[in-house]
Amino acid sequence: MEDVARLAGVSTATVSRTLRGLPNVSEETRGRVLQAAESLSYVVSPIASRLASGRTHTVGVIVPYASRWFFGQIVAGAESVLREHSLDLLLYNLGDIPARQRFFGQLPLRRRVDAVLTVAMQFTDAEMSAMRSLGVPIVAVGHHVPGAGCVRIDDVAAAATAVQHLLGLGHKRIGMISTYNDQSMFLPVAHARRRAYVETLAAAGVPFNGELVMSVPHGMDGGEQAMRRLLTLADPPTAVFAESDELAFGALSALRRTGRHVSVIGFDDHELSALLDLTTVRQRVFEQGVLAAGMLRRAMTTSDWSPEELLMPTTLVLRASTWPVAVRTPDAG
Amino acid sequence: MEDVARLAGVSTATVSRTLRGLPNVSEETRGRVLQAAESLSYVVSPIASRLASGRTHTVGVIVPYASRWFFGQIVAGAESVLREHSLDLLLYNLGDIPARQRFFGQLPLRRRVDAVLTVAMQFTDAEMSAMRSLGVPIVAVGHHVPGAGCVRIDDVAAAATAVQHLLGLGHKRIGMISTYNDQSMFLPVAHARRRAYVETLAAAGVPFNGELVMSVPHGMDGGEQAMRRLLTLADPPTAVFAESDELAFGALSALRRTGRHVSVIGFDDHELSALLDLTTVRQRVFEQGVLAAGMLRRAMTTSDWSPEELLMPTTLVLRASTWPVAVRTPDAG
DNA sequence: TCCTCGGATGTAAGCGTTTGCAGGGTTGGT
DNA sequence: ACCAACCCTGCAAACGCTTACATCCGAGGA
Repeated sequence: MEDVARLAGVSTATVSRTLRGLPNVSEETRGRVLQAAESLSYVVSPIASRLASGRTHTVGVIVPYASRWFFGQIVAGAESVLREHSLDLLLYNLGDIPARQRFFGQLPLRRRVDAVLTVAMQFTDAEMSAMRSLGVPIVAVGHHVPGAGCVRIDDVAAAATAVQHLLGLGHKRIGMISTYNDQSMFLPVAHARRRAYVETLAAAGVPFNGELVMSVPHGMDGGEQAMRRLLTLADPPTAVFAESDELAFGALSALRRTGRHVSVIGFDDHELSALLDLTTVRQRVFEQGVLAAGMLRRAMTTSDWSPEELLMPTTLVLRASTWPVAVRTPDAG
Repeated sequence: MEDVARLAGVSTATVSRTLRGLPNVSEETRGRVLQAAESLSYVVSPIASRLASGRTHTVGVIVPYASRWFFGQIVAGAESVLREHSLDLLLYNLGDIPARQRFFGQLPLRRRVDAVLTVAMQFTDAEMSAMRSLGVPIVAVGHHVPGAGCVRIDDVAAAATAVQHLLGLGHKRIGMISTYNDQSMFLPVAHARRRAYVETLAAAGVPFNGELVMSVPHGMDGGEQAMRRLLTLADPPTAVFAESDELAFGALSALRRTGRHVSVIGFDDHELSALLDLTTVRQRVFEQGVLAAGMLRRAMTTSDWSPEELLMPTTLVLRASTWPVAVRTPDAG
């Protein structure tokens, strides 16, 4: 920077001001500085700049399962807008309890980020106050977090739509593949969708039957395992609501391998769902990442930002994996 | 840091030495410092530390298509080991020419990273010298880059295996779905697999037929489109080699929708390939990311590191999407 | 003509670490 | 008892920027 200043015949202060586009630099000086910087192919050291200014130009992103499709989409969406504004994105994967404890114990985000994005994570009070102690704005995707901005869908309503679809086809024995279990108080989405399942059945006068609800780890394997177990029941379900398309894929796999026929509805509209003809509830995931990042930017640049809330629509997408209860085989095509 | 030093009754220098685990601090002092830091819940500012030490603790990762499965896996694999050593990962997506030009024009990695990981990218001489000017070690995944470390498979041999499999089933009219085209000199993998296709057919005495080779954009859509075009030929292929599983998924989709039957073999062993019963060539992608990150670490910590080369094995995975040429329908199951 | 006001620059004090160098004890060999 | 050789520790100078504050200068206004 000194070299540039010398070449342009100004002080480093003026160079700094020019390079950051501050207003009070004369056109003529600006030109000379830019040219000097260009000819020396100089770029500011982001690290020094961050130390001096106190702004990190980095946002922390906290996800529970980085490799799942949903989270990948969110992160990709957020990344696309952050990159555009040359903000760095620091990803933290808090999949298991130890990782979580380590994270909140050390709080490695301290002094490292200007804002935080959390994706489908529920926090305890202690964790929440740790987060707040960072002193930066927080935006949550997928669920409401007190004091934070929020981009989400109405999980309960959307899941209810899925169950209603099955009810509308005449199904009464409706199973659910869920990732929720009593130890995992950390999965608000799983909780909401499961609640919708229970309540929608109740509203339709269908008695709740615990053996039709499978709790499994997320992913295709989990879905396959859940469906296999459902099929071993004395009276298996005629339709199944899977908490996510990936679980549904596993369920379809189990059905294909066993040659059985059960209606399956998923949730998300994964990019491969069309190929597998999976009926599902579509939500625009990538876009939620984009919107959340936009909200983050607003939060970082607006001094008196107050949490915004965005509710995204969902759509029931009808495909060939669900059919009326009377029919025992899918009307393929 | 000053507070900690005061509380522990030592200088900031000693605090710094203690917190970084340097050897020349007495056990007793170390204990006091650690306790003081603990009680003040103090963590060092990575930014100040980086400025002072000159080490960024960050590795730059350059990919052409961040959202594709393959690249996602590589990044996830690398991330898992980098995070473990508390190294940051800065992701750059250089999908299109403008992004690429901007990147090499500004070289935003300058002064920002201690090492670089490039994934399946080919560089021009100018780009290569720009990369070298960063003065940090480089590791490439998926293809050889002069002067850089390398983790890859033998693309030509693996693709040849796929084509030989089809030949072995008696197929002569073998199509290929490729992402290679003459403008995209930047896709070494596409190039290698296409070359293997041409050479393997030639070695088997099967004449090359240009109309059987489709060049499409990557992804399911591209695969679907390619297969549809192949099916409109007067004499369509009886088998198709897709450059990746995602392209193959698209091809399967087209086949399903048109009710036609063509053997399809993919490449990668995507996690959904088993569900779709896709014959494919398996490579361990996540692991390649892990190994590459390990190599990066070695490069960063070893003063006289010289590029290593790792060749990973591939396996032909037989499933139900390929069958002998005589039979016109798959022997499902 | 004198004074005020505002925009363009320069000066220099941070920002919070790391690290070369020096000082001050100890230890052990002679 | 003396000195070299160590091990700990503290001092203070970077690291490469940003930014509050001071300075300078020309333009108006009275």
